[in-house]
Amino acid sequence: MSAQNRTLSIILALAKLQTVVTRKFDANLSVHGLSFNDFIILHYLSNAPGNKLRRIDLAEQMGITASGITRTLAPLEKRGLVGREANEHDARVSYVVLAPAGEELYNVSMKAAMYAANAVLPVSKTKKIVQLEELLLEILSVS
Amino acid sequence: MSAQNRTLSIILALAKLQTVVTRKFDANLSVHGLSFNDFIILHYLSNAPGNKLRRIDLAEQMGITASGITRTLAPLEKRGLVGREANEHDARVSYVVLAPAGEELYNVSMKAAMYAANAVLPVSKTKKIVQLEELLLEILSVS
DNA sequence: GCAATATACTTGATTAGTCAAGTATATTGC
DNA sequence: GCAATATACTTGACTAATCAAGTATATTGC
Repeated sequence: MSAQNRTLSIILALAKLQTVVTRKFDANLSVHGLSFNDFIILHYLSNAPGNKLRRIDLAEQMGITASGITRTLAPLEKRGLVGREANEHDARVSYVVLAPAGEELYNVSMKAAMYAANAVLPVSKTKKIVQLEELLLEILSVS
Repeated sequence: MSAQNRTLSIILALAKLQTVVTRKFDANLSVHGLSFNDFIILHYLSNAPGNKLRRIDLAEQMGITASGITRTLAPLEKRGLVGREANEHDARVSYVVLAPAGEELYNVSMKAAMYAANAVLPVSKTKKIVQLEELLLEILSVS
């Protein structure tokens, strides 16, 4: 197998894996009314300084567009899981802030998320997982 | 970092990488009027015995639903890139067959695809790529 | 200071996929 | 042989994202 074909195979495998991950997370998080992407949002907010991020930063972190983040956040705002906060220095910016209800839901749904994560990436492969992490970080740092 | 958090980080990195891959492929393949998923379809068909696959098999290989594959194939059929073929033993089955125009487009667009692939996974990381491939195959075999 | 350019976000239109239901047909178990 | 169940595919309705255009505001360069 040539390096080119291998690269392509890997990319196809990644695409397939992603569908598996998404489906698994969606299924396990649905009891909490969250999708995989919803969970990612809560996760990033929960790990951000002050539990808040600029919308554009959140969108970038997730690899989606500005309008994508607007759309995805709308129902979460409606449910009171996240809120908005203006930036005193830049009127263009609207922060997304994790609301108490959102933080609680994040914590509660962590169990379902970890169940899904372990279904896809069993902890029995801890060593290889460390390698995978390094590889991914390296790849992403290039992109 | 606990193993659980690492697993979650990896999964988030995978999700991000997938958006990078999709965007890169979409951008580079657009000159040929193909999306990343369109290219995947042509690729699998081109590598299948007789250049044909059952729709349900194609859908499974790509990790999408039966209706998803119906939708995705519709424009490709319209463009004459793929065709249909009945199965003489099973009236439920409708094969997807790669048409000559589809095969040609696949070959022509391979350059753009490989450009995108190498942008995301530079060949300079050949060694690590082999590891990545093994890891992915192993993960997918579990899922 | 001001026009040109860039940035952050939203909105209307569109694209691309899933879900649920439906149709047709094959398989299973009695 | 036949009803129950499973499989393959399509379709209508819906969800979820992107694109393009728009609004507001900040930055840049003269």
